[in-house]
Amino acid sequence: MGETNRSQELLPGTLDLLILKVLARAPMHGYGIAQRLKENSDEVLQVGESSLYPALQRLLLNGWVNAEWGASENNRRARYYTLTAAGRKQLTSEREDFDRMIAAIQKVLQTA
Amino acid sequence: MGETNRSQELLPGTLDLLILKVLARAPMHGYGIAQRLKENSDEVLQVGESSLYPALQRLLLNGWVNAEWGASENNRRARYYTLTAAGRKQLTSEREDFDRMIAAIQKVLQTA
DNA sequence: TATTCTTCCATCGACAGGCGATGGGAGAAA
DNA sequence: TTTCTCCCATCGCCTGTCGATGGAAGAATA
Repeated sequence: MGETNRSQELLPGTLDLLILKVLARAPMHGYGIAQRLKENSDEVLQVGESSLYPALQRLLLNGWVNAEWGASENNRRARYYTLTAAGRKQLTSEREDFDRMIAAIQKVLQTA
Repeated sequence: MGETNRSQELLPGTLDLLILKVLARAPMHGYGIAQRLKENSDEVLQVGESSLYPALQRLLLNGWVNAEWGASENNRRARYYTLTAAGRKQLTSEREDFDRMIAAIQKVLQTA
């Protein structure tokens, strides 16, 4: 009770990057993005909807993705998100920052 | 002017881990920890004091470090932090979680 | 001796991001 | 017609980081 399982929480600040990356492959709806992240990470990344949708709003607001309504493969009403040119740039940039940060952290963690 | 340099901000959620790791080598005072992190990361990790001290309070509160006043190498009043046994355990645990998360993220980022 | 510099401590208010809880619509399956 | 699954979204809370700010006290400089 009250025991939060921290080990399956996201690393804060990486969600946008992950979403952009998924959308770089193909346009997709929110629900699908969450599934994709779970699959592609061997079930480690569990993105809740209350994290996902605000993030998508952010991306929309920044012009990194477009959205349009359509029908899912299961014939449900779904909102498909597509990466914009600006989004592609952003992906590159965030990826570089991320790699830089991780390298720096690893360096510290490996300092004997 | 209002332009925040995001590329030198920390990855949120990793600061405790980094501090614990530094203290695992030797007890150290706050200012020294910040320097150490900067050095050991080739100047990438720039921990401000307003991030550092709250973090140290957290660690104290959780019993992961002890603190005692002393004199620094420069003969200044300094508070030395020491890793406790619980802190050592915590370091191991956080490290595992971190590695797991990073591996998962990398997996997503490398999915073609 | 007075001034300035550096080291070292710490807090406050603002802000962003992620989470649990919650609610709902609408097709499919039972 | 009931239940299930898919798919949308928001609200309030909490945690963590940051910029700004303030201060004490030894060292170096003028």
